[in-house]
Amino acid sequence: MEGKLDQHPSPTTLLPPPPPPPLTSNNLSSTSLLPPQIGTPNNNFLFSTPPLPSQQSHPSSSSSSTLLMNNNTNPNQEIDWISLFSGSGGHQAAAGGFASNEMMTMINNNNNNKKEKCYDHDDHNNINEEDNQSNKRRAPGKSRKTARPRFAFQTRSADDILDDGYRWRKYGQKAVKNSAYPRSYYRCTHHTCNVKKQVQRLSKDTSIVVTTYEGIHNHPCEKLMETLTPLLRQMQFLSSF
DNA sequence: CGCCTTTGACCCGCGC
DNA sequence: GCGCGGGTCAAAGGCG
Repeated sequence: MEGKLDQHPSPTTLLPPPPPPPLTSNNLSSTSLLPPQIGTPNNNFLFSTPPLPSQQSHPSSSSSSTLLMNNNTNPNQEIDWISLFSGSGGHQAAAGGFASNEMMTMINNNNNNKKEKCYDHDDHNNINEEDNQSNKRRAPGKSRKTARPRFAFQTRSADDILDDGYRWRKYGQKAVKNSAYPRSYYRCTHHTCNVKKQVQRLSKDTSIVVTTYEGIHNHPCEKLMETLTPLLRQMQFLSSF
């Protein structure tokens, strides 16, 4: 049985994740964040950070990740990494942040999801309210391909779960054809949030975990807020003098 | 007791 | 129409 998803999966040393601010108290103090290198050949996004010495000396713990973005994400648009990954208040945040010990690579993928089976309602302004029963049992002919943002991260890690600061509830697990490893389905536990993610380990390379985020969080990251709240209180206290 | 995972059943789209 | 594969539901049970 897997551990709770809002707990950090491993005690390994954390490397500050490239785009997003780390979300746990352990790595909030981390430094040396490198900016994304945008505009690489074949229109891919790339960002990376060097592995820590400790990771270099332990090949099994060193890791890398790849981010795949679907057609709904404009590869040329400027990315608001802060709101994207930290879920800053008042802004919508992308489903996935990070708190992993990974060296990561982000790639814009313009050719994935050939067999997209996720749909949203007709109301584009209400995209986060999809995935209810009517979605699954939609009348024939009413289905439509999703406009929800999807981000797939390939993570080289022994841990299946990236601690992204949000709380997730597992709602399903399926065996995947041509794969020795099952795919797990998670939903954000926030009551107004319908963000989902899928986690699957590659059978070709068992050290790689693919995490696919789907949707946009409409609430701040709980863990980040937990961490920041005392700091904000302290700042508020100090600024009162 | 609340929240979580597990897991079999069910639903749906798609290809043949 | 049928079978397959993927995604989701929901009951049951575990855990803190």
